[in-house]
This record gives sequence, C-alpha cells and structure tokens, in this order.
Amino acid sequence: MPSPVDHEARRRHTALIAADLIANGGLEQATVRKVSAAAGYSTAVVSHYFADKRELLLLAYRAAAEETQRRFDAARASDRRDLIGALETFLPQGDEGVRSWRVYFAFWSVTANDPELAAEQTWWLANARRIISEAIRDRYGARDDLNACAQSLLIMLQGMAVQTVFDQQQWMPQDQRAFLERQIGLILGEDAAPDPVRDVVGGL
Amino acid sequence: MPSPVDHEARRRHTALIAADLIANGGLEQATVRKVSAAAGYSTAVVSHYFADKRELLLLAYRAAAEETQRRFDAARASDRRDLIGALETFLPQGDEGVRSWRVYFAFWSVTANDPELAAEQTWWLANARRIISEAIRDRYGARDDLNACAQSLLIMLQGMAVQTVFDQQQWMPQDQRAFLERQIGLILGEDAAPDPVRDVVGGL
Amino acid sequence: MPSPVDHEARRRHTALIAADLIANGGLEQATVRKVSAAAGYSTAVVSHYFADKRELLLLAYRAAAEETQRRFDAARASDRRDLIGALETFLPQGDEGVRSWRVYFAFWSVTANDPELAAEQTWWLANARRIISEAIRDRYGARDDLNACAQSLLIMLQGMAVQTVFDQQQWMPQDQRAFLERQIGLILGEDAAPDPVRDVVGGL
Amino acid sequence: MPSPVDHEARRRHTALIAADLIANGGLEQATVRKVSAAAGYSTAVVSHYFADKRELLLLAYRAAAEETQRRFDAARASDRRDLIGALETFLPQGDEGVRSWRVYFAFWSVTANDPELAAEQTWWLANARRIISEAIRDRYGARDDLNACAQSLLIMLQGMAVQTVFDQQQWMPQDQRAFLERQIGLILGEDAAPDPVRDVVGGL
DNA sequence: CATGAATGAGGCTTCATTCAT
DNA sequence: TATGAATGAAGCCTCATTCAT
Repeated sequence: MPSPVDHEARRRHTALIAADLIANGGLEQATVRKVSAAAGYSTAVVSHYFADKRELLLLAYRAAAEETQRRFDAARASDRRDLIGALETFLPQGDEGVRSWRVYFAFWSVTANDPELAAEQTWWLANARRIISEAIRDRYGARDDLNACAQSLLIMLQGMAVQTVFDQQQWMPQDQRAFLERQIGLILGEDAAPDPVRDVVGGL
Repeated sequence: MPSPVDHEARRRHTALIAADLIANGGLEQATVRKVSAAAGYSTAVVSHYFADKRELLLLAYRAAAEETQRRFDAARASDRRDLIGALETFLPQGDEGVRSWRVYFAFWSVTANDPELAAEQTWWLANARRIISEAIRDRYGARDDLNACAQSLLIMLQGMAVQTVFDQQQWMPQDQRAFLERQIGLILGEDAAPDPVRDVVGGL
Repeated sequence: MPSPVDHEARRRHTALIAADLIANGGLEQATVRKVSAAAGYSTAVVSHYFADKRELLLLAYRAAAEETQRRFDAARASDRRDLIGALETFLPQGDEGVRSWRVYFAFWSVTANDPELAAEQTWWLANARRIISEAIRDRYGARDDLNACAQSLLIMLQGMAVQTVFDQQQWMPQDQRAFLERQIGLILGEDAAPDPVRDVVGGL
Repeated sequence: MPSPVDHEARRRHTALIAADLIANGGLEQATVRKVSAAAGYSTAVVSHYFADKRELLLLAYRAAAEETQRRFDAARASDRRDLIGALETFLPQGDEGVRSWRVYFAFWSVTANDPELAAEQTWWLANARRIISEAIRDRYGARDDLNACAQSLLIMLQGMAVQTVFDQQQWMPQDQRAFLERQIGLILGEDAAPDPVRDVVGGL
C-alpha cells in the first residue's frame, strides 16, 4: 500500500532548500537543523530521506547543476544555432543562476578532501565541455580545434561568473551578453561573430 | 620596553597556518583548535592575538592575497615589460599558488553574508585590476581600453585558475603559460603578442 | 477463521533474531530497527507483535533459556542416569550454547533496574536448581544435601561458562567435560564419580 | 603555571561515578549526560578529561577492578597465610564489591565486539589467576597443580559472585565464607582445609 | 604572556514510537 | 496486516569562547 508521499519529490525539494542555504552562507550554513526548519519539518526528516548529510549536500549540488543544464537544454531546443543564447544560460543571470554559481563556489572548497564530491564535480565539468562543443559545432560546423575552443569558452564563462556573482550591479545581463559575444568572436575567429539573425537572413 | 615576543610576527605565522588548513578542507576545517594545534600553541592564542575567529580568518585571506601580490611585485621588479611573466604569478603555479587560490575559493562561499570579508575581497579584486592595468601599460603603452583589457584578462585568469586547481595534471605551468600568451594576443590585439625576448632582439 | 499468519511463530522467530543480535554486541545492539531489518520486516513489526521493546527483549531472553532447556531435556530423555551428559548441556558448547550464555550476560546488566526481567531470570535460576536436583537424584538416589549439591553444581557451571565464553580456545568441549566430571566427583563425594558406562557394565 | 585542579584525580572521580551508573542499569545507563550530571558539571567535561566515551568506560572498568585489587592486597598484607580472607575479597561483599561485579557483568556484554576492552578484561583475568596462585602457595607451599587449583578457585569465585549478586539476601557474607571454605577444602585436598587459626594453635 | 578548565550551543545521527494509509 | 512517514528525545561529540590561575 504505497504512501501518497512522493519520496523522490521530497528529496528534490529538500535538496533545493539546502542549495538555497548553501548559496548564502556556504556549506557551513547548510546544517541539518536549518534545512529541516526551512523545509518545515523536524530534524529527523533528513535522516529519513537521506542516508547522510553528505548525500543531502551531494543532491543539493546536483540540483543546482541540473537547473543550469535544464536552462541550457531549453535554449538549445528553442534554436540550435543560437550559440550565444545557449552559453548565456551558463551565466549567473537571475536568482536561479546566481544561486547555482554560489553553490558551485561552496563545493570548490571541499572538493580536495571528498573524492565523491570531486567526482561529481568533475563529471559536470566534462559535461559542460561536451555540450559547449556541440553548441559550437551546431553553429559553425565541425572544426579541428573544437575541444580547445570549448575549453577556452568554459574558462571564460567561469571567469565571468566569478566576476558577476561578486559584482552583480556592474554586470547586468546585457553587459554579460555583450562581453560574451565579443569573446566568442575572439576565440572562434573574426568571421564567426555575425549576429545569428542576420546570418539567417543572409542565407536567403 | 617592548616585549621580546613579536606580536605581529605571531599573528602572521598563525594566519598562514590557518590559510594552510583552509586550503585543504575549506573554512570548516580551520577551527581555532586545529589552527592552535598546528601552530604549537594552546587554544587560547586566538584570544590573545586575535579579537575573534573572524579576524583570524580575515588575516588568513589577506596573507594568501599578499603572497600573490609579493610574487607579482617580484616579477614586475625583474622586468617591467614582461607582461606574461607578471600575469603568470597570478596563476596557481606551485604549492603556494594553489594554496592561495584554494583560500580564495573558500572565502567566495561566505562573502554573501559577511560584509567585512566582502569588502576585503572587493579591495583585492580592484587592486588586481589596477596592477594588471599598469602591467599592460608598461608593456604596450597607454590605450583607451586599458581598463576593459585588464578586466578581460582578470576574468580569463580567474577562469584558468579554477580549471587548473581542479585539474593540475592537465594544466602544467607551461600549458598555463601557452594559454595565457594566446589569450593576451587575442585580448590586446594581434600585433601585441610578440614574444618579449624576440621583441627586444628585434629592437636592436 | 484464524489468520494465515502464525502470530506466535512470528514472535518466536523475531525473538531469536533479537537474541542473535544481543549475543554479539549486547543489548545496545538489539535496536528495533536492526532486529526488524534482520528479520526482513519493517520497523513497525514490534508494534504489531510486541507491545513494547521490553517485551521483545524478554522473549529473546526466554528463547535463549528455552533453547538450553530443550537440550537438557533431550539429554535427559536419552539417558536419565547420565548426569554428566545432562549437566554438559548447560555449558557453552557449540554456537547455540555460546549464544545463550552471551544473552544471559547481557541481561545480567539490566536486572538491577528491571523487576520484570529480574523475575524472569530468577525463575530460570530456580528452574535450573530444580532440574539439576532431579538429575542428581536420578543418578545417585535421594540424599539430604540434594539442594546444596545442586546449588554447588550450578555455581560451578556458571563459573565455567564465564571462563569458557571468554576463552573458548582454552576450553574445548572435552576440557569442559573433564573438568565437569572432576567437580562432580568432588561435590557429590568420592564414590559418586565412576564413569556411567563402566557402571552399567559393572551391573551386569 | 600549573592549574590547581588535579587532572588525574578528576578522571578517577568521574570514572567512579560512571562505574556507579554502570552498576545499576548497565552500560546503556552510563551516558555522558548522566555521568556529567552526577558529577556536577556540564556535558563537555567528559570531552575535556576523556578523549572518548570508550576511554571513560575503560577507566570505569579499571577503577572497579583496581578496587578489588586494593582490597585483596590489603588482606594479603594483613596476613599472607590467610587464604580464605584473601579470596573473600573477590566476592561481592559490601556495596563496593557488588558494584564491581555489576560493572564486570556490564562489560561481559561488549567484550565480543571491542578488542581493546577485551584485552583489558583478559589482563585482569590473568592477573586474578596469578595472585590467587600466590595466595595458595603462601598458604600451602608450592605444588604441581598450583595453576589448576587457582583456575578452579577462580571459576568457583565467579560462579559464587553471579549467584550472590542476584540473590544477596540468600548469600550473606558468612554464607559466602562458609561455602568458600568448603570449596577450598574440596579443591585443594582434604587436609588443606583446617582453619588457619586452629592450625596455628595445633602448631604449638 | 600563556594555559587548562569549563561551558552552552549546536553539530549529526539514531533511537523507540505513533499515526495515517 | 503491514508499512513508510514523521517526530521528539537523546545519543556523542566539537565548536568558539571566557575565566582564573
């Protein structure tokens, strides 16, 4: 006789709350007590839904990463040739984006001592390179330096994210987009920069 | 008659030990107890030499930042026109470099909720932009987009640092230098790239 | 119409599993959760089959005691004049025997504060004296000091059990039997010792 | 500048309080909280004086064992030829004696899973055999079966202790002494039994 | 100047149990 | 009959800090 409670949904919900707490205050603030309180139930619930505190933290990280992935996928689905729009979803735009990056920052601190978390993080980094490569190829076709370009773009995105999170007023979304556009031009080559819309028109 | 104990030296020494602990394990591992034990003192040192644990942490951050600054200054003093060599000192090369970046990472987590630490961090960011600007100018002369170029380079340095710290085997110092050189070329313009040594030779 | 589930069998089964857990690790290890898990049920079995955790523990103790009783009865049924064989069943021979004694040890710790468990234990102690008395009488006939002899033998058996459980390699079953035989001779009198087999032969 | 607090005395004091709690209620009742409360200070004191809860428990066991040893030594010092008086100190006479045995009982439950505690217990068992051997020798001189006799006596003492602790009203000190005397006679030989006092008289 | 004693708060986890399904 | 959800209490431990010596 199955319970009406959706186990997995509860886990996700709790993990997102944990991600929120991590985003402001770091891992130290994501205590079981605070997560439980913010979620509205007792402390022992985390023991019910999570084997461990580490499992909770891992799922919080994964929730943040999956959120970004979701935004990326949506942008890609909307227009597979819009490279800028796709890469833009990586940046800390909006509360969700900022939160995700703050979560990443928090985990960068413990990655050295926690192989499991390190593996998770490594997986997402590789994943990022892969999907960036695909986005480049869909826009400009195959090229020999695809991986190198993706790597360069990822580096640039991470650098931008750091700057933006710590100085959001200076980096409004349109500033981020403009900088991103310019960097894409530099990295992928001069003739790679043209606005996608004009490009389509030009193809007619 | 001053005390035979060098108050300030003790503080620096303790702060560096704290920085070590922070570098592996994050802020959570930098407990007063562990810092004291690693320093060889009793727990109560922090009550003597630091008003607070936060003060200790602040000094640990500052120690890491000053270390980088020191390396940068040394490179600049050795050759004011060697832009690459100067920027290279920012990167996580060597144990000290990696440690400094790990310390930065740790503080990125708590910056949102601690204005004092945020101010310290902001100061060092601005400082980095300033000294990078100077290095560019000393190499290529004054230009209108000096600040924008410095900003771009800083972003790129931060992105590289993140990648390198988490994948040191993939990013050996020579790889970092090569990537750095290429990016400088892209950002500062095609004709800005020539190798400083050859440049000097060419001037003869 | 009785339920297809054998209530009492479930209780016994669960109690034996609890006895197992108690035997290695003491009462602390016999948590409701672990017992349920080892039995293959959910945690809530104890609410169904046992009024209380204490009831579960009581039945675990009883199961261990009944096991010993069963072995004793079997030996008696096989040969009512074989005193040594009967007493031997009390000793920690074989896994079952050791387990039973470990369970007794565990309950000796809490007997002081739990009258109900104390009463159970007292009952089994009295029972042991009674059946030992019967075994002596069946072997050597009625005697005035029957109860005192039974008491002495019980004391000796308990002492042996303690030694054996904690040093099983030193006390192999044949060692236990030899010691037991000698003590019976001492306690019941010099002429009481002859080997039962020779005794039967001598009767021919 | 040493503190006026005697560290080791505090540890002993706390360990004895823990032994008290263990004696009634078993190891489960000896929680850090209860020990601290009974000792009059806060919970964190046990972390100050003991590395671990296990260390506290180990010292509680040791305190109980040393108490018995002390009584034994005193009896021996008073009259080295009084074997009965010496062995009597092992028995649960008086509150201290009963408490010690209850502590032993409590540890018998966990010995299977805790090698360190098992080693401690094994040491004390061997020690008991050794000092009992010495006491026999001092009374009746050297004999070939010294170790075997000591072993037999120890078994008997342990059996008596179990009986006595669980039925103290039935086993008043004089009953224990009488039983002990008789068993010594049986185990060490008929002519070994005479009352030491009469023995001295007979020597005149 | 330096230390160990001591504390209250809070950390995570596990416990036995109740309840609705 | 059986279960998972949920809880309050308590488990042990560590934290940063204060204080008297």
